[in-house]
Amino acid sequence: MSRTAPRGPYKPGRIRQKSEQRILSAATAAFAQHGFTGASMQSIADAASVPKANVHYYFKNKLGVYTAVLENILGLWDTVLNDLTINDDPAIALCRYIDAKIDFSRTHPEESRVFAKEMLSGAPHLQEFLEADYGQWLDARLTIFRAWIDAGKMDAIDPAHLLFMIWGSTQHYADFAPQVKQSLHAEILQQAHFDAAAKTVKQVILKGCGLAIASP
Amino acid sequence: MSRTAPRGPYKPGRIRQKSEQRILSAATAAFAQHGFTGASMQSIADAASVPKANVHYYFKNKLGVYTAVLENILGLWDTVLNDLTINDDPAIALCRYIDAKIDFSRTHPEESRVFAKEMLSGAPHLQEFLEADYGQWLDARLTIFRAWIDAGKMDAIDPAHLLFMIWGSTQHYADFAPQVKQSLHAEILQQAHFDAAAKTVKQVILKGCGLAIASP
DNA sequence: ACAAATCTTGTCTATTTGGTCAAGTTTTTA
DNA sequence: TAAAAACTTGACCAAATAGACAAGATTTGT
Repeated sequence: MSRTAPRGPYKPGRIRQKSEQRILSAATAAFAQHGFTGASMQSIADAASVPKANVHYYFKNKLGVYTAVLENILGLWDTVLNDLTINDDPAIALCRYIDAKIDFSRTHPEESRVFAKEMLSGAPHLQEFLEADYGQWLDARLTIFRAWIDAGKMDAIDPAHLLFMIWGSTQHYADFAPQVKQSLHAEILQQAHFDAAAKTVKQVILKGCGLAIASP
Repeated sequence: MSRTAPRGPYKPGRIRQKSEQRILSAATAAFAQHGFTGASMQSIADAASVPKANVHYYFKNKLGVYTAVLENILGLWDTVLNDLTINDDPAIALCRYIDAKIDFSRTHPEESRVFAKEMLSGAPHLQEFLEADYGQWLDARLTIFRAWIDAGKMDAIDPAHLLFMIWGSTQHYADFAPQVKQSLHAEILQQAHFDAAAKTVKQVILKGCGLAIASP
């Protein structure tokens, strides 16, 4: 019982996991701010406090780092609307989704920015994802929305465009942060700002869809 | 009357104006796709069909090109809401604004992307604009919105967040084009897609604000 | 027509950057 | 504890790139 350091048992890959995490975190910030070409391996290494050669030990090359960052982001893809059924209340579902999206902009702004920059560049590294996972996910959600409309549970609103509205409105708070800060006269965006944002988006979207505000 | 070429009289700067325009246009596309660092002077020159040294003849350096691109974009800033007064009908004003914004995404997607990337990078070259022109423009608009609300012309909705919703929703069609294309199963976005987008956004925003759809 | 201004372009250079490598150090396993 | 595996690191290199520059060509004003 002489060990005081509260670390788990040594295993191959334990150091790897931690180092990769550090590098990935630094890379996410770098890519978010400077883009793929603008973020240098040296700057990523410095931000992660490791020698540059170390980055190349854990990742094949710069594209490897970038791909890992992107995959990590896709892993954060929200699951709020995943188990949606026709029997769900659209008001509650939309509220939950908007809250989750706003919360993502607050807690993962840099991931949101990397994703946005990739989109702006034409999403060359997301084609596979868009055509496979995302395409399926979306089509299933659209089906539910249409069923809600057919059942008279909400106004007849094009579901795809409605989702774009929610995405655009919520991602705005991460992606256009400088503009938002200036508009709200805030040095940094506080929880209260995000709460107000979520409230407004829910208010407009729900009423705009012919739904009453849901409590939970 | 022997001149057949329909060109105006020669003046110093006539060539300059044309060349700068070509370069600026090529640079906009390059910056939109590859970002500031990723777009090389050589690629810009090639796209503009001029030798690279020629780009340096017309612009001081790369930052000079980029600044010119940004200023050109700010010059396209919409004027739809400029002459807004308390006596205007909010429904008509919002409709016009949404239409104009969607139309901008359709006709100037690359300019929208350059602007978005600059925002994502923290807007280092837009601070001045945000604090001066934009700040004033916005505050004046917000005042009108609040007056409308106080007059009972529309629901009590935070005007700043409402504008964010409109911006986010409309810019989405230029900035997240790959995702939109995939969602709509469209190779390229047609006029009809933008019409549907505008219709949905107007439908949701107006009703969400407690306004009836306006005809003009 | 002629001089001055404007414009064009090939070439050269200093710097940055992604990536390699081999020699060392630490951690794990047996 | 000793060999093996995993990890660290400084030094080095080839390629790409922003920018400078000078000489030449074209256009403009007189």
